[in-house]
Amino acid sequence: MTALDNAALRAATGAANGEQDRRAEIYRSAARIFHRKGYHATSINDIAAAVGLTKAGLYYYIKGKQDLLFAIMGFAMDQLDEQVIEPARRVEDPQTRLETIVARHARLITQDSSALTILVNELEGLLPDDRADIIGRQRDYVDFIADTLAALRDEGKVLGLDPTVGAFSLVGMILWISRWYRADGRLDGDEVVAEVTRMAISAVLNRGEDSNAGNPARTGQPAKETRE
Amino acid sequence: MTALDNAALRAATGAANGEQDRRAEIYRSAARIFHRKGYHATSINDIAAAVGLTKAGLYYYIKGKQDLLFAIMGFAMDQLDEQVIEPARRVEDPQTRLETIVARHARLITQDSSALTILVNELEGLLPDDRADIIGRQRDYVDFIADTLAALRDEGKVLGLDPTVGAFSLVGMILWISRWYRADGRLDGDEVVAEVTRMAISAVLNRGEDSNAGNPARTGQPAKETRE
DNA sequence: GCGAACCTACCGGGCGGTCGGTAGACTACT
DNA sequence: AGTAGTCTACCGACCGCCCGGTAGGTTCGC
Repeated sequence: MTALDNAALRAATGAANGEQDRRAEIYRSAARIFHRKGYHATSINDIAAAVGLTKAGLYYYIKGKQDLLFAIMGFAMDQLDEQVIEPARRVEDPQTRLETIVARHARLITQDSSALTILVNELEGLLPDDRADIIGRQRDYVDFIADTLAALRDEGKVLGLDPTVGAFSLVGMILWISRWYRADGRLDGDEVVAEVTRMAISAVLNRGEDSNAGNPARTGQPAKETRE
Repeated sequence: MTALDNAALRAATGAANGEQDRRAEIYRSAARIFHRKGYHATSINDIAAAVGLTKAGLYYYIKGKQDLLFAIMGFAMDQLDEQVIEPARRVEDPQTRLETIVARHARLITQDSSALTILVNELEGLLPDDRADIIGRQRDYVDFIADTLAALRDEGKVLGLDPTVGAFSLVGMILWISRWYRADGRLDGDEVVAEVTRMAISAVLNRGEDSNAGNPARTGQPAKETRE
């Protein structure tokens, strides 16, 4: 049965070529299971079974449980770098940059939250050196957002908000998506991304600013003092 | 040494009375350790040692590891009910109610995040029935926030925001505090609570509203169109 | 016949949990 | 006052299980 699954799996992936595909599949499976059950609650056997191998067979591909976790987290950070940070870094205007960050990060999570979520939930499963590495990269990301908020403040678009608190709060909002969003749920992924992005922007911007530049419609109500 | 620690501990607690104090201390210690290392990475021995008992001694007070977790989560939900939901339920005005919710929840986390954080991070450690219980109570809380957002929408203070997405996003922002806030850090707990509350309100409100009703000071700049 | 890709069988160890005890405080009876 | 019984609050030793990891094959395509 195991052998059959294995063969079926190979056929399904297209019978292409060997080692790299298999290894990638292992990482993907492991990420999914770590995400669902948590790192410590997941056994090497769980992962091996999920990819149609025995434990010993799995060890042909991986060095150990902790290396596997570190590899997944590294992959997730790479994803964040490539799909969020780098594209955003090329955006000059701070507000547009912030929108880019939030939207791209949120989209990444609605598409496949496994690795990204493990990245924040399983840090204590790493060896100290590996943990330091990941935490450093995470801090860089938060600093990048904080710097963007500081730039917005310098433009007068943000008043009286500590950039660090702002950055963390936005990150919290985004990361939390993976806890409640279901691809098969009531809401479409793109809608969720749009909603969250709009909330994030208006959370940090001064009143009286248009939060969604370049977006037609939705100019419903001009800034107006109607209080009491 | 264990016996000494034990005795010292008793003396320190005031040599008051027995079982309830001890049990409370156990829950508190366990919550702290679960929070720091995670439920699955924490052994019964860890907890026993932390309270100056052997494993067998600890089992005099608890029924098992999962019951301990459930008890802690139940306590955390009770805290949330008593300190956040009930007080907020007595507030009629939706905006003030929302401010109450966010501020009180955030304050709870800056004061002692252990139990509250376990509540959201260790759900998969529970037995199915217990998990259903806790998840139900959590859903009630999110619904409560969503209803408040819906009420704000009916007042015209919120436009085009899905109450559910809004509620989840705010919760994410609040819960995330426990990941970055340190009591001994640069920022004062009250400042953080105030900042996050302000962000939360302006995240959901239309521009042109004053986000901190009844709060003197901090009226630095009236809503004004200064764009470009 | 040789290496890549696996397997079976096993290891030491730590886990959650239990069992049978027991020191000592506190009654209860004589 | 003495002592027998009882109960609370623990402890040392142990159990079975499963964990991460490994040693030493075996199969199979080239």
